[in-house]
Amino acid sequence: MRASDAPTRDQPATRQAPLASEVRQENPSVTVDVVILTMRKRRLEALLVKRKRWPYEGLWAIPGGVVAADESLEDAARRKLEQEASVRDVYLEQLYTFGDPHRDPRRRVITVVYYALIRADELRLAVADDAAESAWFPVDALPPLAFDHESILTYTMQRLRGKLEYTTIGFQLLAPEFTLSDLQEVYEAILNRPLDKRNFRKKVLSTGILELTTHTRKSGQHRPAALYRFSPRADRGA
Amino acid sequence: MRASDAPTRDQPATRQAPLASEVRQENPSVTVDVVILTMRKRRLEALLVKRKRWPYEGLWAIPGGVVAADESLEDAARRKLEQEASVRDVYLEQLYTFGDPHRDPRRRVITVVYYALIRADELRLAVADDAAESAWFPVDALPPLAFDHESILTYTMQRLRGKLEYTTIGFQLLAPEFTLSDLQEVYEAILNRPLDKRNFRKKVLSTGILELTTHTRKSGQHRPAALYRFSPRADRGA
DNA sequence: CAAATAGTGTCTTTTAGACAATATCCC
DNA sequence: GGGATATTGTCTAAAAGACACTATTTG
Repeated sequence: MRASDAPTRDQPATRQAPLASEVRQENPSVTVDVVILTMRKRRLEALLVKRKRWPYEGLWAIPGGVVAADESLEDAARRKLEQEASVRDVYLEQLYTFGDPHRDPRRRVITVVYYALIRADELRLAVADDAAESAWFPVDALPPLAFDHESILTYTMQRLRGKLEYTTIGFQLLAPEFTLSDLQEVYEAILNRPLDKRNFRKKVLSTGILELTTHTRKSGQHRPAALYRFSPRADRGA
Repeated sequence: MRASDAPTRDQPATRQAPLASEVRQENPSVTVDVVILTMRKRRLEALLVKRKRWPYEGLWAIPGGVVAADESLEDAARRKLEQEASVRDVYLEQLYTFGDPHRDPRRRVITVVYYALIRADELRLAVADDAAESAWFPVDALPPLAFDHESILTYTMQRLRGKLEYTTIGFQLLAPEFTLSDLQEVYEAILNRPLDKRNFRKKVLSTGILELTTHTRKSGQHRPAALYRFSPRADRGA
């Protein structure tokens, strides 16, 4: 590379001195996909949409769409969240960007994947009127998925498990008030293994991020459970 | 959303029934930037290139370039690594994708950022013949940077510190044989704090991922240090 | 009082962290 | 022997993990 006319990062040599073999290529499409997760029936479930045309017609896919011209990646993801799950103000985090040249047989598509955690109380019936088109699936019993979406789900679960240990991300799946059993269910669903009740409660309470409310919750013929609130004071975030 | 003609993830409504306000937008440019890191003079340093034109002329930038049409994101990053630092087979990991619509004043540029760790022994003099154009800077004494590259460097260091704790990523900055003091220097440079020598050695050796070689390294008027090798047997990777 | 979930404590093992003296080499 | 870095162990505190019984409510 000569110093005098070195291509700089955003002006590749092909723009300056195009060769026959270096024809101007069209830019790739850029999409965001959003893995939308929530707790349903004590399990972690993901919202998927059914594809209605080629490619992968009839298979299920992670909701996604093209990033608009003047929209940030996160804004695009939030727009999708509103469209697909009618939720706002939920936990949203960028996961990874998948860009294999042939991941979509139609054209080059680079997708920036986010994942969102929907609190139990945020979950409206929004998906209901569209039942044939989108549905919730337990993450450990997924249907056949389109594109590279199975790897995306796998990677999401890895990230989630990792973050569970050193962040307060788990609370993002619960209503503002919850029992310690609720919280334990979230951890068990994500980690996919049972936890000891005593050790779990000891550990969670020792962190000081839980606040005991005066409320309890009765359900069935047994002792009511105390409700706690997440207290984000000393929280180092998710 | 009606079931009959719902837009699917890669065929947005704008393609099917364009409205006046939804003119066909050109796709954004997609680049990869690669934060190239190595240990030099007992410090962690990053390779930066000097910009020669607007915008941010004269400021330093993370090496990067447009992703080619039939090239994966990681391939693009490796190509950049070869171009800028003349290295191959180094540790490379995707960091994050930055896509603010106005992060580049010229046009919409979405950049997928990778970071690479160059082992001390891989570091050739490749940068030398191009001294005015690119240079190594200690990560804690960076020059003014172009675009959003300062946040990118900050985020890189966060990721690196996080991964240091639960992976073997630190070894990627060392030659195949190294002393325990070499390794401790890497940890101290990334964590930016001194570590207790006895506790550090105890902990590292207890993991069983180090193999004592028969070699030693003499340097100066003191006792030679034993050389170790990274033994990737029970390694859960970086 | 039977059924069902809520709630609680101890002991052991492992890990983290503070802390200082001796060993070996070169000059 | 002086200078310089290599190498080693103990003690304490904190955290993790195994493990079982009592409490409270409803039907």
